[in-house]
Amino acid sequence: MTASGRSISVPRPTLERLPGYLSYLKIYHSRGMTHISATRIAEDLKLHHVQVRKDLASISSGGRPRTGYEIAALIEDIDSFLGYGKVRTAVLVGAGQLGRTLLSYQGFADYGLEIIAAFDVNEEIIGSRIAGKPVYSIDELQNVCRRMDVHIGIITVPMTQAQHVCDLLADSGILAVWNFAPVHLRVPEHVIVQNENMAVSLAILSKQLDERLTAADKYSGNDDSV
Amino acid sequence: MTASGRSISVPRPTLERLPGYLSYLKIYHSRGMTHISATRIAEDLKLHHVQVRKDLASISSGGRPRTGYEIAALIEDIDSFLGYGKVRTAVLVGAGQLGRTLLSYQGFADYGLEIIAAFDVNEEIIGSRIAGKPVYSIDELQNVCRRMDVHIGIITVPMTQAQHVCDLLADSGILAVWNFAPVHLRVPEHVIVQNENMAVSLAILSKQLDERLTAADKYSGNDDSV
DNA sequence: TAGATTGTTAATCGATTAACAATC
DNA sequence: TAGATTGTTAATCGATTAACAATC
Repeated sequence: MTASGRSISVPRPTLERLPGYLSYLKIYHSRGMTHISATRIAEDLKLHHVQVRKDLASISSGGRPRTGYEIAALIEDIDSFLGYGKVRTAVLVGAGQLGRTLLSYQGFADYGLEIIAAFDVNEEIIGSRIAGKPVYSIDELQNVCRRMDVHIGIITVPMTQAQHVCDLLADSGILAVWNFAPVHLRVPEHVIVQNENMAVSLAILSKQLDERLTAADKYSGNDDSV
Repeated sequence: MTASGRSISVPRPTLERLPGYLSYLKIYHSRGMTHISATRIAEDLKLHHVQVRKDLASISSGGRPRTGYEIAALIEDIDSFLGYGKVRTAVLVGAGQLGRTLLSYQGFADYGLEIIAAFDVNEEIIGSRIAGKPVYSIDELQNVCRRMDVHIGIITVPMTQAQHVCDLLADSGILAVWNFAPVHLRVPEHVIVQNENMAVSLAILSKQLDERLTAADKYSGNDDSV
């Protein structure tokens, strides 16, 4: 409804929360609910209600006192803002286990990402298809990227080859790299890198778990209360 | 050297940057470099040099004027702080394509994560092994988790079943859920959820790419400079 | 020594939260 | 109407950055 086309700029934290709202709202939408309050969302998502209102206000036209926000409109607005509607083509380099998994993943369609081809050095799979997508020799990378005007490159090669592949992608006119290899990539100025960083997730999870466990130890360890 | 055992608390943003430092430092370490300056790190990682010093100071014993930080010590300290050294056991639910990929992924060992078993409903794979790990019926979940005292559960089932599986995990004494399904999970107070959120990564990547592309349009569109 | 570098204290910036007014 | 709810303005909080002192 609102928030289409021209990219309104939102704070980074807001941008990171938007996909969360979206998946949350979709659940209630699928259950037939039509409206929801910021208070309710905040409670469920463990956020502050004012924060929820600000986030939603930045990309949507707002709710109404007493009735709250219209779920369908919110979904529409977030989806459109995040650009999940328009298709973006991407190439994937490294058709190993992880690469094959991403090639087969149906869910990307919901986010507007379409992987049009994979590249590898393994002669045995070059020329074949994975999940319907052609696997080419890495030597074809530049060719294909330029011809198809692809801007996104996905790296799913072993860490030792990630930098080299990244350089090849940059040379092929790729502007955004989605990196699944657990290494830091050095890129030219104009190239964006997004690391899909399981190490970060795991670190956060572990640290929080540690805190919980040591806190729990305090209770069970020496129970001098009561 | 420092920063082992007792969990020093660092700001969330710092925690999120630490894995980045680690992978960056490992590259130079493997090339035989022994020391590095915060200035250099900051430049390469596109951070502020004071920020780098603060981050490193929070988990390490510090560097020396003129010579900088000792790379090996930093690696050791970050590794130890993030708890990548000690082994944490986990179970995985959903041995589909993504589940199998995670089961086969060797890299988790570097982060101290050991997936000890997988669970599924598919009779055809129950009783088999994937990457050496046993696949059990989902009915065995509670049994195994309690017997092995497992605290981490990884969810790789389709989104429609994620909440149900999450409930089962919570009932099995799991304290931390690593969720790969693109849905919001509702959990009891004491359970931590970490979403591995490709939607968030993709949203950030897309938005940044959009900005670059529209900025570039401005130049190429009407080139009235020069 | 001079200068590269670390480390610290204070200023700034941006996001979150609190307080309150507006609306259905 | 009363009260649930949105929306806005101001206060707070926390992280980043700037300025400067300390050190090898």
